[in-house]
Amino acid sequence: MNMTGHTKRPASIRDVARAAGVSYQTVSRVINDHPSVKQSTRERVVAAIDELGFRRNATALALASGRTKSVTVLTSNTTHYGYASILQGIEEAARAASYAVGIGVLESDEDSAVAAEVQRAADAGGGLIVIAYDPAGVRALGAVPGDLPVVGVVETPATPPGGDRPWVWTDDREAAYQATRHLLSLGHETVHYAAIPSSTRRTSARTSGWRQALREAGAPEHRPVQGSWGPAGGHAAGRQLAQDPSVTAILCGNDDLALGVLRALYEAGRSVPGEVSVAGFDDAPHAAYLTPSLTTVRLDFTGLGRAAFALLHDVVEESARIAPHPVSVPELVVRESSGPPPSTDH
Amino acid sequence: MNMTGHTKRPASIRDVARAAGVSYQTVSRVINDHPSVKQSTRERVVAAIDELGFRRNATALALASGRTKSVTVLTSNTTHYGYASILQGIEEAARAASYAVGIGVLESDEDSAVAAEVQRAADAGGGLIVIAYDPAGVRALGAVPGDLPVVGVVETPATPPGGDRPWVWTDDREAAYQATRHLLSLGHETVHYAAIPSSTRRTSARTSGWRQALREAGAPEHRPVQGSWGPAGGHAAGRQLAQDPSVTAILCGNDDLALGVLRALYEAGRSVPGEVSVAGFDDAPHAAYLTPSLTTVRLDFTGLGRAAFALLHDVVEESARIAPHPVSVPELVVRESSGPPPSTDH
DNA sequence: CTGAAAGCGCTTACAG
DNA sequence: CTGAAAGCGCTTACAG
Repeated sequence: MNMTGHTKRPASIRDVARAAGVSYQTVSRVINDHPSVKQSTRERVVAAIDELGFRRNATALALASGRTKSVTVLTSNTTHYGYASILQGIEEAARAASYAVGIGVLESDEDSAVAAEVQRAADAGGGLIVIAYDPAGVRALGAVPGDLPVVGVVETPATPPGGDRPWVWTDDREAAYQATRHLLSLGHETVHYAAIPSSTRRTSARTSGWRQALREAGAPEHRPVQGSWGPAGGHAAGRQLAQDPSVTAILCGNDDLALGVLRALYEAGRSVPGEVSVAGFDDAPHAAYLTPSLTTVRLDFTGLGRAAFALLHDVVEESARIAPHPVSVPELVVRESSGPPPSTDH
Repeated sequence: MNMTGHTKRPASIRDVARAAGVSYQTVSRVINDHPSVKQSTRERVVAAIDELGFRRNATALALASGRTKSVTVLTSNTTHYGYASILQGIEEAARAASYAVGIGVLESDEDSAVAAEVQRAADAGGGLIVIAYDPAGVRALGAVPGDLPVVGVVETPATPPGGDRPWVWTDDREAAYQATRHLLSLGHETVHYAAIPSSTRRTSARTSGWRQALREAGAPEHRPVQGSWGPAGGHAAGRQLAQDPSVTAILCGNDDLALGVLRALYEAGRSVPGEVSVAGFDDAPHAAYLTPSLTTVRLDFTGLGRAAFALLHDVVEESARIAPHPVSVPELVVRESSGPPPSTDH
């Protein structure tokens, strides 16, 4: 506050320059760690910066340099465990690198709505990370102008892209494969699948990992039951599956879905794992505390988010090489919800 | 792309001016809906804008005008249901108003770390919304410089602040009061409380609503059992409570905590609601699908987020009056997890 | 109703 | 090693 009671304007590099007795270009050099500044000059400038509480204006930096030190995350959801954890990982890595993080929600997968959101994100001026686990995300990724720095968080690609492609993913296919083999190894004749919505019309990575395990074991293949992302969708899928007495093992697209499936099985009077085994996906915080506790595959979403940011950072800083940032492999966690099938000799 | 293969620079107002045969100031008037522009001129400018695909540079707008049309949300968490839903509500409202939304996570409640995060958020240049449900959030809210537009999302204040204070809240105290009365009305002698971490050293709103109901009923008051935000914390609290045979009713600080409590009760061999009744808080998506399904109090977090943004919008646009934006009242949802206490006459 | 000037707070060459 | 000039893409008074 000054004498007139007006809020004081933040100090600019000119204010610092005046206080330090140098030109403002020299101040610019100091805050940019430019080497050619005499030590004594640098010290005077730094002292002035501290005294005035100077902070470089991010907006002016962006306008003058074209660089922005910000990333905006485009996603169709912020509340589901996987999405929220990825966002958390991105924010963590961005914060460490002094990047600002913005967020844009894709509320619809309609082309015009998606295009508008991509525009909004582009207007922010920095890099983009788009979570492309669903149709809206996939379209958004496709709609990003070619000259914008962007990395996609995608499902396991059908054909592994080269290391130079700005994509990251956890190995969902492998995860589904592992979970299905676990169930099969318990003696189940086959494994049914309650799916999360797919990112495209094509088969999702989780679906294809499940299929592959079935095929290798020569187990009968049934169509996946379509669910949504949440417990309600799992409940609906579970009711459907519960009606079929031949169903003894169910793989669920995520742990929330599994929670709904468990409930539907309970309502239908089918015990878990006595009559039906259930496995989830993600190892969300609640998985270990359900009754029965949930067998699932642990996926490192926050690590995935950090990797996505690291890759984007490589892209915008134009690092010599854009290295793929490895993400930890899925890990099967066996708990109470899976066991051998009921014996048929009665 | 132009002939040299370089990415084309986005059109500026000067490009538009040239194409329309006017000065760039006139273009500025058109994009700002300034009234004094001849209709025919306006039409020519609009045509040029469309043709060139012009979008106003947000960075330049911010630097030149000082206004920013952005809000950054400061929160200690992005994955828990309540926090994530508030964020979703804010984003939704901000998108509708063409505001960009940024996010900053408070990873520690240490003063220096909090101050650094507030600085980062302030550097973004727009308004601030801070979710002050925990110590880190409360400190962040307190550390925001007085000249920055900010609104706090807080617990029910002990003394209702005036309508001019930039705060929003759901009535957690009332919600806890309702849930406790419900349990008491079922015949329980008293209700124990598994608490979420408090925002301050003082008693939280949820705790005081619970206390008030107990007091009015003349029920014995026990100390709340401290939990964390998630299922693991609920499990620990539940184990403690399960050891005491006199415990017949437990109110939990949120539905995730309740999930852990349910598990602990199961492990201890105490049936719900036969021997112990459990009530949660929030009505998260999984509450209806647990077994037993969870009695809880529904809170409108996305509505709260929307209200927070609306209020911030009033503040930055300097609306004539800063009206409190009402949030829907808590609603008790009775499900399977609550019932009468076991009869003692055996 | 429309144009010319100055400036927002920085950076990027260009001089010395 | 340091300073003076021009410019990033807009807005805000100020003229006419």
